[in-house]
Amino acid sequence: MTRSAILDAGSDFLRTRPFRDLTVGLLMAGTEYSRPTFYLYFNDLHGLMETLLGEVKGEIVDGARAWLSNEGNAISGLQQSLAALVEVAHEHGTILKAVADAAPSDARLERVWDTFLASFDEVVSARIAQDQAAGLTPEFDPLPVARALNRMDAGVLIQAFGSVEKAEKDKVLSAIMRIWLSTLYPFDATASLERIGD
Amino acid sequence: MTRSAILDAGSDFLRTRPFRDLTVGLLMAGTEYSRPTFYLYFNDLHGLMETLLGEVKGEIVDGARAWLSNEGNAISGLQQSLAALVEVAHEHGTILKAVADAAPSDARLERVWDTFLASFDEVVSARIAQDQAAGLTPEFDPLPVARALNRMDAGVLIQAFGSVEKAEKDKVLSAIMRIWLSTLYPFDATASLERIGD
DNA sequence: AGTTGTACTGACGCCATGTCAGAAATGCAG
DNA sequence: CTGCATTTCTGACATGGCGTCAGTACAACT
Repeated sequence: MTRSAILDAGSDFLRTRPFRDLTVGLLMAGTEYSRPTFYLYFNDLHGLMETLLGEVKGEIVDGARAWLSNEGNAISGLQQSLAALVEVAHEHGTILKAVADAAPSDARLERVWDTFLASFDEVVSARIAQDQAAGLTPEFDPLPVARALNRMDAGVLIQAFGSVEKAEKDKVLSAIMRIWLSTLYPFDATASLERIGD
Repeated sequence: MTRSAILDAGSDFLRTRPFRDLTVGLLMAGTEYSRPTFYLYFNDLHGLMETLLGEVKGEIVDGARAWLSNEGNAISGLQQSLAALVEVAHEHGTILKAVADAAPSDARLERVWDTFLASFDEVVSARIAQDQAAGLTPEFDPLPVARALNRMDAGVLIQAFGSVEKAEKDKVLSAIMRIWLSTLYPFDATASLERIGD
Protein backbone atom coordinates (compact mmCIF):
# COMPACT_ATOMS: atom_id res chain seq x y z
CA MET A 1 0.00 0.00 0.00
CA THR A 2 2.46 2.59 1.22
CA ARG A 3 5.06 1.01 -0.98
CA SER A 4 3.06 1.37 -4.14
CA ALA A 5 2.16 4.94 -3.22
CA ILE A 6 5.89 5.63 -3.21
CA LEU A 7 6.33 3.88 -6.54
CA ASP A 8 3.52 5.94 -8.04
CA ALA A 9 5.02 9.14 -6.72
CA GLY A 10 8.30 8.13 -8.30
CA SER A 11 6.75 7.41 -11.68
CA ASP A 12 4.86 10.67 -11.57
CA PHE A 13 7.94 12.65 -10.70
CA LEU A 14 9.99 11.07 -13.46
CA ARG A 15 7.27 11.76 -15.99
CA THR A 16 8.18 15.43 -15.85
CA ARG A 17 11.62 15.72 -14.29
CA PRO A 18 14.94 13.90 -14.70
CA PHE A 19 16.34 11.42 -12.23
CA ARG A 20 19.06 13.82 -11.11
CA ASP A 21 16.40 16.08 -9.60
CA LEU A 22 14.87 13.28 -7.59
CA THR A 23 15.70 13.28 -3.88
CA VAL A 24 14.15 11.20 -1.17
CA GLY A 25 12.73 14.36 0.35
CA LEU A 26 11.06 15.50 -2.87
CA LEU A 27 9.83 12.02 -3.61
CA MET A 28 8.14 11.63 -0.25
CA ALA A 29 6.70 15.14 -0.45
CA GLY A 30 4.64 13.67 -3.29
CA THR A 31 3.14 11.22 -0.81
CA GLU A 32 1.44 11.63 2.56
CA TYR A 33 4.44 10.11 4.35
CA SER A 34 7.64 11.43 5.78
CA ARG A 35 11.13 11.04 4.40
CA PRO A 36 12.35 8.22 6.67
CA THR A 37 9.37 6.10 5.65
CA PHE A 38 11.01 5.68 2.26
CA TYR A 39 13.79 3.65 3.86
CA LEU A 40 11.31 1.14 5.24
CA TYR A 41 10.53 0.01 1.70
CA PHE A 42 13.67 0.71 -0.33
CA ASN A 43 17.36 0.81 0.35
CA ASP A 44 17.83 3.99 -1.65
CA LEU A 45 16.66 5.72 -4.80
CA HIS A 46 18.49 3.21 -6.94
CA GLY A 47 16.54 0.43 -5.30
CA LEU A 48 13.38 2.25 -6.28
CA MET A 49 14.58 2.45 -9.87
CA GLU A 50 15.35 -1.24 -9.86
CA THR A 51 11.75 -1.96 -8.91
CA LEU A 52 10.38 0.38 -11.56
CA LEU A 53 12.53 -1.31 -14.19
CA GLY A 54 11.18 -4.67 -13.13
CA GLU A 55 7.67 -3.47 -13.83
CA VAL A 56 8.51 -2.36 -17.36
CA LYS A 57 10.64 -5.38 -18.15
CA GLY A 58 7.66 -7.68 -18.24
CA GLU A 59 5.88 -5.67 -20.89
CA ILE A 60 8.95 -5.56 -23.08
CA VAL A 61 9.50 -9.28 -22.90
CA ASP A 62 5.86 -9.88 -23.80
CA GLY A 63 6.04 -7.60 -26.81
CA ALA A 64 9.17 -9.23 -28.17
CA ARG A 65 7.63 -12.69 -28.20
CA ALA A 66 6.31 -12.54 -31.76
CA TRP A 67 9.76 -12.80 -33.27
CA LEU A 68 11.58 -14.64 -30.52
CA SER A 69 9.18 -17.55 -30.25
CA ASN A 70 9.53 -18.29 -33.91
CA GLU A 71 6.11 -19.12 -35.27
CA GLY A 72 5.17 -17.95 -38.72
CA ASN A 73 7.16 -15.71 -40.99
CA ALA A 74 10.47 -14.43 -39.60
CA ILE A 75 10.25 -11.03 -41.21
CA SER A 76 6.72 -10.24 -40.16
CA GLY A 77 7.48 -11.56 -36.70
CA LEU A 78 10.38 -9.17 -36.41
CA GLN A 79 8.23 -6.34 -37.66
CA GLN A 80 5.64 -7.13 -35.05
CA SER A 81 8.17 -7.37 -32.25
CA LEU A 82 9.83 -4.09 -33.12
CA ALA A 83 6.48 -2.36 -33.37
CA ALA A 84 5.55 -3.66 -29.93
CA LEU A 85 8.90 -2.57 -28.56
CA VAL A 86 8.41 0.95 -29.87
CA GLU A 87 4.95 0.97 -28.35
CA VAL A 88 6.18 -0.01 -24.90
CA ALA A 89 9.09 2.39 -25.05
CA HIS A 90 6.75 5.20 -26.02
CA GLU A 91 4.60 4.38 -23.03
CA HIS A 92 7.34 3.99 -20.45
CA GLY A 93 10.10 6.02 -22.02
CA THR A 94 10.61 8.28 -19.05
CA ILE A 95 11.12 5.32 -16.72
CA LEU A 96 13.59 3.72 -19.09
CA LYS A 97 15.57 6.92 -19.40
CA ALA A 98 15.52 7.41 -15.66
CA VAL A 99 16.87 3.93 -15.05
CA ALA A 100 19.56 4.38 -17.69
CA ASP A 101 20.43 7.73 -16.11
CA ALA A 102 20.53 6.33 -12.61
CA ALA A 103 22.49 3.20 -13.45
CA PRO A 104 25.99 4.68 -13.77
CA SER A 105 25.88 6.20 -10.30
CA ASP A 106 25.29 2.91 -8.53
CA ALA A 107 27.26 -0.29 -8.96
CA ARG A 108 24.34 -2.55 -8.21
CA LEU A 109 21.87 -0.83 -10.50
CA GLU A 110 24.46 -0.69 -13.24
CA ARG A 111 24.77 -4.44 -13.04
CA VAL A 112 21.01 -4.85 -13.16
CA TRP A 113 20.74 -2.61 -16.21
CA ASP A 114 23.61 -4.31 -18.01
CA THR A 115 22.13 -7.69 -17.26
CA PHE A 116 18.77 -6.49 -18.48
CA LEU A 117 20.29 -5.44 -21.80
CA ALA A 118 22.46 -8.54 -22.03
CA SER A 119 19.45 -10.79 -21.56
CA PHE A 120 18.16 -9.61 -24.93
CA ASP A 121 21.54 -10.16 -26.52
CA GLU A 122 21.27 -13.81 -25.65
CA VAL A 123 17.84 -14.46 -27.09
CA VAL A 124 18.33 -12.33 -30.18
CA SER A 125 21.61 -14.06 -30.83
CA ALA A 126 19.93 -17.45 -30.58
CA ARG A 127 17.22 -16.46 -33.00
CA ILE A 128 19.80 -15.17 -35.47
CA ALA A 129 21.73 -18.44 -35.32
CA GLN A 130 18.54 -20.28 -36.12
CA ASP A 131 17.78 -18.13 -39.14
CA GLN A 132 21.31 -18.60 -40.33
CA ALA A 133 20.86 -22.35 -40.16
CA ALA A 134 17.67 -21.93 -42.18
CA GLY A 135 19.53 -19.91 -44.80
CA LEU A 136 17.48 -16.77 -44.17
CA THR A 137 20.34 -14.81 -42.69
CA PRO A 138 23.95 -14.50 -43.88
CA GLU A 139 26.65 -16.20 -41.87
CA PHE A 140 28.36 -14.11 -39.20
CA ASP A 141 29.07 -14.22 -35.48
CA PRO A 142 25.58 -13.58 -34.08
CA LEU A 143 26.38 -12.31 -30.60
CA PRO A 144 28.22 -9.09 -31.39
CA VAL A 145 25.65 -8.19 -34.02
CA ALA A 146 22.81 -8.87 -31.61
CA ARG A 147 24.53 -6.72 -29.04
CA ALA A 148 24.94 -3.89 -31.50
CA LEU A 149 21.32 -4.02 -32.64
CA ASN A 150 20.08 -4.07 -29.08
CA ARG A 151 22.27 -1.18 -27.99
CA MET A 152 20.91 0.69 -30.96
CA ASP A 153 17.34 0.06 -29.87
CA ALA A 154 18.08 1.10 -26.32
CA GLY A 155 19.87 4.27 -27.36
CA VAL A 156 17.33 5.28 -29.95
CA LEU A 157 14.26 4.58 -27.86
CA ILE A 158 15.54 6.32 -24.78
CA GLN A 159 16.60 9.29 -26.80
CA ALA A 160 13.30 9.43 -28.69
CA PHE A 161 10.88 8.79 -25.85
CA GLY A 162 12.83 9.59 -22.73
CA SER A 163 11.61 13.12 -22.13
CA VAL A 164 8.34 14.98 -22.33
CA GLU A 165 8.61 15.96 -25.99
CA LYS A 166 8.50 12.57 -27.63
CA ALA A 167 9.53 11.84 -31.20
CA GLU A 168 7.12 10.43 -33.75
CA LYS A 169 6.69 6.73 -33.29
CA ASP A 170 6.50 5.84 -36.99
CA LYS A 171 9.75 7.57 -37.93
CA VAL A 172 11.61 5.85 -35.15
CA LEU A 173 10.07 2.51 -35.98
CA SER A 174 10.81 2.62 -39.68
CA ALA A 175 14.43 3.61 -39.05
CA ILE A 176 15.26 0.76 -36.71
CA MET A 177 13.11 -1.65 -38.70
CA ARG A 178 15.13 -0.88 -41.80
CA ILE A 179 18.40 -1.55 -40.03
CA TRP A 180 17.28 -4.81 -38.45
CA LEU A 181 15.80 -6.08 -41.70
CA SER A 182 18.66 -5.18 -43.98
CA THR A 183 21.14 -6.70 -41.57
CA LEU A 184 19.30 -9.94 -40.82
CA TYR A 185 17.23 -10.56 -43.93
CA PRO A 186 19.08 -8.79 -46.73
CA PHE A 187 17.78 -11.15 -49.40
CA ASP A 188 14.15 -10.32 -48.73
CA ALA A 189 14.69 -6.92 -47.23
CA THR A 190 14.07 -4.87 -50.34
CA ALA A 191 10.62 -6.32 -50.82
CA SER A 192 9.69 -6.02 -47.17
CA LEU A 193 10.88 -2.48 -46.87
CA GLU A 194 9.02 -1.39 -49.96
CA ARG A 195 5.89 -2.90 -48.49
CA ILE A 196 5.99 -0.65 -45.45
CA GLY A 197 6.95 2.35 -47.58
CA ASP A 198 9.05 5.29 -46.56
CA MET B 1 50.47 23.53 -15.66
CA THR B 2 48.45 22.84 -12.54
CA ARG B 3 45.38 22.52 -14.69
CA SER B 4 46.83 19.80 -16.87
CA ALA B 5 48.14 17.98 -13.82
CA ILE B 6 44.55 17.82 -12.65
CA LEU B 7 43.38 16.60 -16.05
CA ASP B 8 46.04 13.89 -16.03
CA ALA B 9 45.06 12.80 -12.55
CA GLY B 10 41.46 12.59 -13.76
CA SER B 11 42.35 10.49 -16.78
CA ASP B 12 44.47 8.21 -14.66
CA PHE B 13 41.76 7.77 -12.10
CA LEU B 14 39.14 6.95 -14.71
CA ARG B 15 41.40 4.41 -16.34
CA THR B 16 40.82 2.11 -13.40
CA ARG B 17 37.74 3.34 -11.55
CA PRO B 18 34.28 4.52 -12.58
CA PHE B 19 33.17 8.12 -12.53
CA ARG B 20 30.86 7.51 -9.56
CA ASP B 21 33.91 6.89 -7.36
CA LEU B 22 35.55 10.14 -8.36
CA THR B 23 35.39 12.90 -5.76
CA VAL B 24 37.22 16.18 -5.78
CA GLY B 25 39.12 15.05 -2.73
CA LEU B 26 40.28 11.80 -4.28
CA LEU B 27 41.11 13.50 -7.53
CA MET B 28 43.32 16.09 -5.90
CA ALA B 29 44.94 13.47 -3.71
CA GLY B 30 46.35 12.23 -7.01
CA THR B 31 48.08 15.57 -7.43
CA GLU B 32 50.34 17.63 -5.21
CA TYR B 33 47.61 20.20 -4.63
CA SER B 34 44.80 20.62 -2.17
CA ARG B 35 41.12 20.16 -2.76
CA PRO B 36 40.13 23.85 -3.11
CA THR B 37 42.71 24.26 -5.86
CA PHE B 38 40.48 22.20 -8.09
CA TYR B 39 37.89 24.97 -8.06
CA LEU B 40 40.37 27.45 -9.42
CA TYR B 41 40.41 25.57 -12.71
CA PHE B 42 37.04 23.87 -12.98
CA ASN B 43 33.51 24.57 -11.83
CA ASP B 44 32.97 20.99 -10.73
CA LEU B 45 33.70 17.42 -11.75
CA HIS B 46 31.33 17.70 -14.68
CA GLY B 47 33.31 20.63 -15.97
CA LEU B 48 36.39 18.44 -15.84
CA MET B 49 34.60 15.77 -17.85
CA GLU B 50 33.57 18.33 -20.42
CA THR B 51 37.19 19.23 -20.93
CA LEU B 52 38.25 15.60 -21.22
CA LEU B 53 35.56 14.99 -23.81
CA GLY B 54 36.81 17.94 -25.82
CA GLU B 55 40.23 16.34 -26.03
CA VAL B 56 38.86 13.07 -27.39
CA LYS B 57 36.40 14.69 -29.74
CA GLY B 58 39.13 15.95 -32.04
CA GLU B 59 40.56 12.49 -32.61
CA ILE B 60 37.16 11.07 -33.42
CA VAL B 61 36.37 13.75 -35.94
CA ASP B 62 39.73 13.20 -37.62
CA GLY B 63 39.20 9.48 -37.88
CA ALA B 64 35.77 9.84 -39.42
CA ARG B 65 37.00 12.02 -42.25
CA ALA B 66 37.69 9.20 -44.71
CA TRP B 67 34.03 8.55 -45.31
CA LEU B 68 32.58 11.96 -44.51
CA SER B 69 34.74 13.93 -46.91
CA ASN B 70 33.72 11.75 -49.80
CA GLU B 71 36.74 11.06 -51.89
CA GLY B 72 37.13 7.68 -53.49
CA ASN B 73 34.96 4.64 -52.96
CA ALA B 74 32.08 5.07 -50.56
CA ILE B 75 32.27 1.57 -49.15
CA SER B 76 35.97 1.53 -48.48
CA GLY B 77 35.74 5.02 -47.06
CA LEU B 78 33.13 3.84 -44.60
CA GLN B 79 35.24 0.85 -43.72
CA GLN B 80 38.19 3.09 -43.05
CA SER B 81 36.18 5.50 -40.93
CA LEU B 82 34.65 2.78 -38.81
CA ALA B 83 38.03 1.16 -38.29
CA ALA B 84 39.46 4.49 -37.15
CA LEU B 85 36.49 5.02 -34.85
CA VAL B 86 37.00 1.64 -33.22
CA GLU B 87 40.67 2.49 -32.81
CA VAL B 88 40.01 5.77 -31.05
CA ALA B 89 37.30 4.25 -28.88
CA HIS B 90 39.64 1.46 -27.88
CA GLU B 91 42.21 4.04 -26.88
CA HIS B 92 39.96 6.42 -24.99
CA GLY B 93 37.13 4.10 -24.03
CA THR B 94 37.33 4.80 -20.33
CA ILE B 95 37.01 8.54 -20.89
CA LEU B 96 34.05 8.08 -23.18
CA LYS B 97 32.31 5.84 -20.69
CA ALA B 98 33.04 8.25 -17.87
CA VAL B 99 31.56 11.16 -19.80
CA ALA B 100 28.50 9.13 -20.73
CA ASP B 101 28.18 8.09 -17.09
CA ALA B 102 28.59 11.61 -15.79
CA ALA B 103 26.27 13.27 -18.29
CA PRO B 104 22.90 12.31 -16.83
CA SER B 105 23.71 13.79 -13.44
CA ASP B 106 24.36 17.28 -14.78
CA ALA B 107 22.10 19.28 -17.06
CA ARG B 108 24.92 21.14 -18.73
CA LEU B 109 27.09 18.10 -19.41
CA GLU B 110 24.07 16.19 -20.64
CA ARG B 111 23.50 18.91 -23.22
CA VAL B 112 27.14 18.80 -24.26
CA TRP B 113 27.04 15.04 -24.67
CA ASP B 114 23.78 15.09 -26.59
CA THR B 115 25.11 17.81 -28.85
CA PHE B 116 28.29 15.83 -29.36
CA LEU B 117 26.31 12.82 -30.51
CA ALA B 118 23.88 14.90 -32.55
CA SER B 119 26.73 16.53 -34.44
CA PHE B 120 27.51 13.17 -35.99
CA ASP B 121 23.87 12.63 -36.85
CA GLU B 122 23.99 15.72 -39.02
CA VAL B 123 27.06 14.84 -41.04
CA VAL B 124 26.20 11.16 -41.40
CA SER B 125 22.74 12.11 -42.53
CA ALA B 126 24.17 14.46 -45.15
CA ARG B 127 26.48 11.80 -46.50
CA ILE B 128 23.60 9.32 -46.71
CA ALA B 129 21.49 11.79 -48.67
CA GLN B 130 24.33 12.19 -51.10
CA ASP B 131 24.72 8.46 -51.65
CA GLN B 132 21.00 8.20 -52.15
CA ALA B 133 21.18 10.79 -54.88
CA ALA B 134 23.99 8.77 -56.46
CA GLY B 135 21.86 5.63 -56.38
CA LEU B 136 24.23 3.82 -54.00
CA THR B 137 21.83 3.84 -51.09
CA PRO B 138 18.11 3.03 -51.01
CA GLU B 139 15.67 5.86 -50.46
CA PHE B 140 14.63 6.52 -46.87
CA ASP B 141 14.58 9.39 -44.41
CA PRO B 142 18.31 9.71 -43.62
CA LEU B 143 18.24 11.47 -40.26
CA PRO B 144 16.53 8.84 -38.10
CA VAL B 145 18.66 6.12 -39.61
CA ALA B 146 21.82 8.14 -39.02
CA ARG B 147 20.75 8.69 -35.45
CA ALA B 148 20.13 5.00 -34.94
CA LEU B 149 23.49 3.97 -36.42
CA ASN B 150 25.32 6.53 -34.32
CA ARG B 151 23.59 5.53 -31.11
CA MET B 152 24.54 1.98 -31.92
CA ASP B 153 28.19 2.94 -32.30
CA ALA B 154 28.16 4.88 -29.07
CA GLY B 155 26.47 2.13 -27.11
CA VAL B 156 28.60 -0.65 -28.52
CA LEU B 157 31.91 1.12 -28.22
CA ILE B 158 31.33 2.30 -24.68
CA GLN B 159 30.17 -1.12 -23.64
CA ALA B 160 33.08 -2.84 -25.37
CA PHE B 161 35.91 -0.52 -24.40
CA GLY B 162 34.59 1.38 -21.38
CA SER B 163 36.17 -0.67 -18.66
CA VAL B 164 39.49 -2.33 -17.99
CA GLU B 165 38.65 -5.66 -19.62
CA LYS B 166 38.21 -4.56 -23.20
CA ALA B 167 36.52 -6.59 -25.90
CA GLU B 168 38.32 -7.71 -29.06
CA LYS B 169 38.54 -4.90 -31.53
CA ASP B 170 38.01 -7.02 -34.64
CA LYS B 171 34.80 -8.64 -33.41
CA VAL B 172 33.33 -5.29 -32.53
CA LEU B 173 34.43 -3.76 -35.78
CA SER B 174 33.06 -6.49 -38.00
CA ALA B 175 29.70 -6.41 -36.24
CA ILE B 176 29.08 -2.70 -36.63
CA MET B 177 30.65 -2.70 -40.08
CA ARG B 178 28.19 -5.33 -41.21
CA ILE B 179 25.24 -3.34 -39.94
CA TRP B 180 26.35 -0.06 -41.51
CA LEU B 181 27.14 -1.69 -44.83
CA SER B 182 24.01 -3.76 -45.18
CA THR B 183 21.89 -0.77 -44.27
CA LEU B 184 23.55 1.82 -46.49
CA TYR B 185 24.99 -0.21 -49.34
CA PRO B 186 22.81 -3.32 -49.57
CA PHE B 187 23.43 -3.78 -53.29
CA ASP B 188 27.17 -4.12 -52.86
CA ALA B 189 27.16 -5.27 -49.30
CA THR B 190 27.35 -8.99 -49.94
CA ALA B 191 30.54 -8.67 -51.92
CA SER B 192 32.13 -6.25 -49.48
CA LEU B 193 31.28 -8.30 -46.48
CA GLU B 194 32.60 -11.47 -48.00
CA ARG B 195 35.82 -9.67 -48.71
CA ILE B 196 36.42 -8.97 -45.03
CA GLY B 197 35.29 -12.45 -44.06
CA ASP B 198 33.65 -13.56 -40.85
C1' DA C 1 63.19 45.91 1.05
C1' DG C 2 58.76 46.94 -0.39
C1' DT C 3 54.83 46.40 -3.27
C1' DT C 4 51.86 44.11 -6.27
C1' DG C 5 49.75 40.20 -8.11
C1' DT C 6 49.10 35.27 -8.49
C1' DA C 7 48.69 30.51 -6.72
C1' DC C 8 47.25 28.13 -3.19
C1' DT C 9 44.88 26.32 1.36
C1' DG C 10 42.35 25.84 6.16
C1' DA C 11 38.19 26.24 7.84
C1' DC C 12 33.41 26.96 7.27
C1' DG C 13 28.26 26.38 6.10
C1' DC C 14 25.23 23.69 3.34
C1' DC C 15 22.45 19.92 1.87
C1' DA C 16 21.03 15.22 1.03
C1' DT C 17 21.79 10.90 2.96
C1' DG C 18 20.80 6.92 5.97
C1' DT C 19 19.89 5.51 10.89
C1' DC C 20 17.69 4.94 15.35
C1' DA C 21 15.08 5.53 19.37
C1' DG C 22 10.75 6.36 20.33
C1' DA C 23 5.85 7.99 19.09
C1' DA C 24 1.26 6.89 16.69
C1' DA C 25 -1.79 3.89 14.91
C1' DT C 26 -3.78 -0.57 14.38
C1' DG C 27 -5.54 -4.90 15.81
C1' DC C 28 -7.08 -8.04 19.22
C1' DA C 29 -8.17 -10.44 23.83
C1' DG C 30 -10.56 -10.00 27.89
C1' DC D 1 -14.09 -0.16 26.13
C1' DT D 2 -9.69 -1.14 27.98
C1' DG D 3 -5.18 -2.79 28.16
C1' DC D 4 -1.48 -4.79 25.47
C1' DA D 5 1.25 -6.18 21.44
C1' DT D 6 2.61 -5.39 16.91
C1' DT D 7 3.12 -2.76 13.01
C1' DT D 8 3.82 1.59 10.90
C1' DC D 9 5.70 5.78 10.96
C1' DT D 10 8.59 10.13 12.33
C1' DG D 11 11.81 13.75 14.73
C1' DA D 12 16.30 14.31 15.45
C1' DC D 13 20.94 13.06 14.67
C1' DA D 14 25.69 11.97 12.59
C1' DT D 15 28.11 11.67 8.25
C1' DG D 16 30.37 13.07 4.04
C1' DG D 17 31.07 15.51 -0.09
C1' DC D 18 30.36 20.03 -1.95
C1' DG D 19 31.49 24.85 -3.03
C1' DT D 20 33.19 29.31 -0.94
C1' DC D 21 36.00 32.78 1.21
C1' DA D 22 39.22 35.03 3.94
C1' DG D 23 43.73 34.82 4.36
C1' DT D 24 48.69 32.82 3.66
C1' DA D 25 52.86 31.89 0.80
C1' DC D 26 55.40 32.89 -2.89
C1' DA D 27 57.22 35.07 -7.23
C1' DA D 28 58.27 39.13 -9.90
C1' DC D 29 59.19 43.53 -10.52
C1' DT D 30 60.67 48.35 -8.72
